[in-house]
Amino acid sequence: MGEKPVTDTPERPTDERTRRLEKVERMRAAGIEPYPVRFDRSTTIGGLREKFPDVEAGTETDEVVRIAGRLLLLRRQGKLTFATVRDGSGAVQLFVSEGEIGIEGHNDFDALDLGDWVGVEGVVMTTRKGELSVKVRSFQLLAKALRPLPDKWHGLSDVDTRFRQRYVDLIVNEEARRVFEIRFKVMAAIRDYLGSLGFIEVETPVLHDQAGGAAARPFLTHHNALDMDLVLRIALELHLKRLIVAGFDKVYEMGRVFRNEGLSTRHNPEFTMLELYEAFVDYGEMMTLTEELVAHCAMVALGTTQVIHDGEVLQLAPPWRRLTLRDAIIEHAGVDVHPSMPVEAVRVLCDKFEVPYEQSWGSGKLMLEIYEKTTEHRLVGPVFVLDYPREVSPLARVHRDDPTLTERFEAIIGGRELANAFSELNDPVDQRERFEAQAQLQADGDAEAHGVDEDYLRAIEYGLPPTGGLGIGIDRLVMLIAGVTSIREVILFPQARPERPEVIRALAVEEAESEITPNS
RNA sequence: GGGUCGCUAGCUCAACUGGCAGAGCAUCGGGCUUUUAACCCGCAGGUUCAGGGUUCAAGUCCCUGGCGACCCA
Repeated sequence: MGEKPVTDTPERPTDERTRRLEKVERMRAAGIEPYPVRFDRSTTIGGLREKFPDVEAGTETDEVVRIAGRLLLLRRQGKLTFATVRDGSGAVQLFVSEGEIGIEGHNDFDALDLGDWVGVEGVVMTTRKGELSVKVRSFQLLAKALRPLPDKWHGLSDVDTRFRQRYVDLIVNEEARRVFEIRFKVMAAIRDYLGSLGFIEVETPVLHDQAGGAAARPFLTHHNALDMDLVLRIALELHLKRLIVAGFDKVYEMGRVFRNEGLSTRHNPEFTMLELYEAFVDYGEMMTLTEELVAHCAMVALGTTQVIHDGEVLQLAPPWRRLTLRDAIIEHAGVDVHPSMPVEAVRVLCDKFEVPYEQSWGSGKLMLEIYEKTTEHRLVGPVFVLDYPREVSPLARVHRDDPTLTERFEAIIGGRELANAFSELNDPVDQRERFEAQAQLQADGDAEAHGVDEDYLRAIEYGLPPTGGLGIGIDRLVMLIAGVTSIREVILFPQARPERPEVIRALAVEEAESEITPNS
């Protein structure tokens, strides 16, 4: 053995860790395996609680159970120890008495550390105070924890550590577990709901040879065998619409997309999108579907369609208010803007609202910029904002009543875009023109614009039926329903910079030292 | 990218204008057979993010860097 304890990230070696390592060695020396292969449970803790919901205080049943979980709290009281163990379904108290398992057994139990995984067998009972407990008859260490848990009362609150070591966050912070339970319920509710409507869930490629379907910078990667650069998808759109061409009436995909942009409380470089497409309908149906789907998710996850956002109660139950982009701007900025206006006139309005712009932008793009600066953040909603300029909507069909607009809406809740949908553009000639306009923007240096997707055009030249399409940011939906303000709270392992360089440096120093004085 | 704030024991946090670096929890030792963040007594635990500077003296002031939070673009 080396002369000093093994260090590893992120902390320096702790006495606690060394102590527990030594404990592991002692156990092995005594013939006890600290990491046994398996443990047969008779029930989960949740199942146990379900079976014994209401046992009178001071009862000892004749039911013997075998449960397993992580040891979270220990309360030793002389010849009696109370412990709290938790598995994936819940927590329960262990009642460990010297009278039941003897002095030696009790001391062995006492040698367990907080954080250890244990399996126990015992009789179901309640204490004098009525706490459901398992009176331990025998127990077994299932996995030794080497690192101590954070403070049992305050938990782990350092945000950076919480996200980097999410496993610890989830062990000790009830709120973290609550948020992810909501996330998983929401995702399951979406699949259930769409399935019940006849939608088919599909999976399309993550690696694309060309980015498309949204305005965003992609991540670049490289395929060695093909010797070609690829991008990670920024949207699901173009593949899903190929599937509508293929003859699927209703398809959806819920999956990860990647956008090469900054990190913030609202942005993580990889996030989860739901996109769905339905043949023969327009954006009106998409509105109905959106409000019903969101309300359904809230109902499943929370049991109510009311959510609290920024201290205010929002009602998600349909119907949601609908107003045009133009009317929204009139309402909140007090000016009437329309893509048909001369660009000079719209620039004057941009100046008035201190909206920066580029010379290449037309009235439609400027209109959207004005909306984003003056109006969007004030829309508490839920509200559907309809009819976006054609210039900023390269995949949406032209509005049936106004050739400068498209049949597109965004759902806004709490000042943020939650969903984006259109009557899909299915005219291949028009689509080619839009792509070419995007390609021009790209050539002019717009890193978020993309070129002509020839295969997509070929696909819709086979005929894309009239189609309604919808995209919902799942992370934002979960944030809304869970009532949290940072996207990192709803992503299990949010993006972070590599861990503290001084740790790496310290390890490098140790390596250098070990070269000078080799271990004997 | 700009601004503000933060980084102290394993965890959560203190340390007034520069003057011996502390508490609670966890750990360790002792006590306690119905606790619920159990409790009581005692011990130990520190590269104050890193590096440099000012000073008799730096957790504290200055500079550079790292990581993070919030606000702005």
